Order: sequence, then structure tokens, then C-alpha cells
Amino acid sequence: MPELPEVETTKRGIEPWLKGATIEQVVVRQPQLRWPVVNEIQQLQGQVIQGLQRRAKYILVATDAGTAIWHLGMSGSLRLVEPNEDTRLHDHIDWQLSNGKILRYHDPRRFGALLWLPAGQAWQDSEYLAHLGPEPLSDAFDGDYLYQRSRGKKQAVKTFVMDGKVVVGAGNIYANEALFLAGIRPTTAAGRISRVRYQRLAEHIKQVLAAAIEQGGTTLRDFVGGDGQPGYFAQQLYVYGRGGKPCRQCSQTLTEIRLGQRSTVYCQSCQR
DNA sequence: ATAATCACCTGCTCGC
DNA sequence: TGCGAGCAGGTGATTA
Repeated sequence: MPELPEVETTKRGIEPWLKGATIEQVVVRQPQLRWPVVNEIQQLQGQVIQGLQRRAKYILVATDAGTAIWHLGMSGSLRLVEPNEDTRLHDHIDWQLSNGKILRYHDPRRFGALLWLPAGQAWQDSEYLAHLGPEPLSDAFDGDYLYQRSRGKKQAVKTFVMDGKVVVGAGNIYANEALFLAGIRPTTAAGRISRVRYQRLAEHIKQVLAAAIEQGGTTLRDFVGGDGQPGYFAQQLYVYGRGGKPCRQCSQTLTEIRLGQRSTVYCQSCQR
């Protein structure tokens, strides 16, 4: 489920129930995730949650003892459940909260993670976060930045913008969409795209992510009781998942290829 | 250094 | 109906 808009929506959805609550118990049923859940994670017990932050697709939970860092991987989800709700297959971690709720982590593919950063180390310096590129919705990210970073690169522009060291949050769906909206063919070498075209691309990356975050707020607002499964606003996608179907702008059949092992869809007429 | 590929893991869909 | 192949929203490690 999680691209950046889904992670942001998750963060916003759970924050009201987490902030100010005490973590009474941490239950780890399956520690073998992307990285093993360390025993030190138990230091969360008894801690008051000071607040939540998102950096890239990571959700940071701050306490006086340290910071817990969630990553949802490809199939992870976090939601609040009532204490009497039975656990299901792949419900790997629970946080029992002082307000009676349980924060429950579910992740069939186990590509996600729960990391522990002891107090005293700034999370920006964490080995998992230090190398990350700018946030796409920040002022640090714009067309000039993409232009400068891409000079001399022969890599396809799509894999370039999906590289978290360049910019975070441009996952496969939104990279496909932003490239369509910017009229740029995903296979074009990153180093051969003009400044002006990168300015358009950066704007569309911002726009498509912001719009999805806005929708996420309405589509999966209910993190208590609901099943927490978001949609991808499929009705609004121009290219992702639409290979072989007609372009919504010009009706030409959309082309689907694989780029860096990821499904890539574009319009040969609208994207040059 | 750069760019492409592999690997982690389960579940679902598709074609035979 | 069953079964293998291929694919899925991420990203660090490994290979050319």
C-alpha cells in the first residue's frame, strides 16, 4: 500500500491517538522484518509519545528514551484497534496504549521495519535516513535541483526520480503519473532533459503527491475500526495500471514496459 | 562512479 | 480444480 501519500495519511490518521499517550506494552510476534526488530525496542514501554513526524516513507515516533521509526515496506499498515479484536495472520507488532487502544502493525510481505534510535542521536543522522534526498513538497526540491543533479546521467529519467537519494517519495505510481503530466517519456536519459522540462516535472511531482495526500485524508480517514485499506484513486490515474488502454488525453493505446524491474506505462504521443 | 540487477517475503491473478 | 509463472506500492546490497 504505501507510497508517500499513504504514509502521510497513516501518520495523520494515527497521530491523534498516539500523541500524549503512554506506551504500556510492546508485543512483537514476528521480529523478522526488513531488519530485525531489536530487543531495545522494549525501552518504549512506559514512555510518553511526544509526537510524530514523517521523513520520506518513514514515520518517526519520538519519546524521551528514543525514537521509534516505522517503515511500511510494500505491504505494511498501521491502524488502531480495540483490545478485544483478534489478531490475524501477519499482525506482527502491537503497541498497547494508555488510552485503551492498540496500535497494530500488519505486513504480509515483511518488507517493512520498526527501528530503534536511542535518545541522544539526532534521527537525521540515523544510517537509515542520513542519505535521503529532499522532501518532494519542500522548497529544497524544484526543477533547478533536478536539472543540476541529473547532468551527465544516462540513467532513464523515471529511475532517476525514483531514486531516494535524489528525491524521496516518488514511488512507482506517482513517478508514472508525474511523467505523463509533464509530457516526458520515462525512458529518456535524465541528463538530456532541459531545465524547463524539469521544472514542469518537479511541479507535477509536487502536485500529484499533494493531491493524493488530500484524497488520502478522505479515503482512509478511519484508522479506528475500519480495515485501513486505502485505494489508489484509480479513477484519477492517467497511466499507472492502464497499459493497453486508451490514453485519457489522446486515445492512443498506452505502452507498458519494464524499467528497473518496475511496471512503466506511458503514452507515445503525449510523452516525448 | 554509475547503472542495472538481485534479494528480502507472501499473496494474488492468470494461463494452461 | 490444480499448479506453476509472474507480478505487486520499497529499497539496500550486489554485480557489471
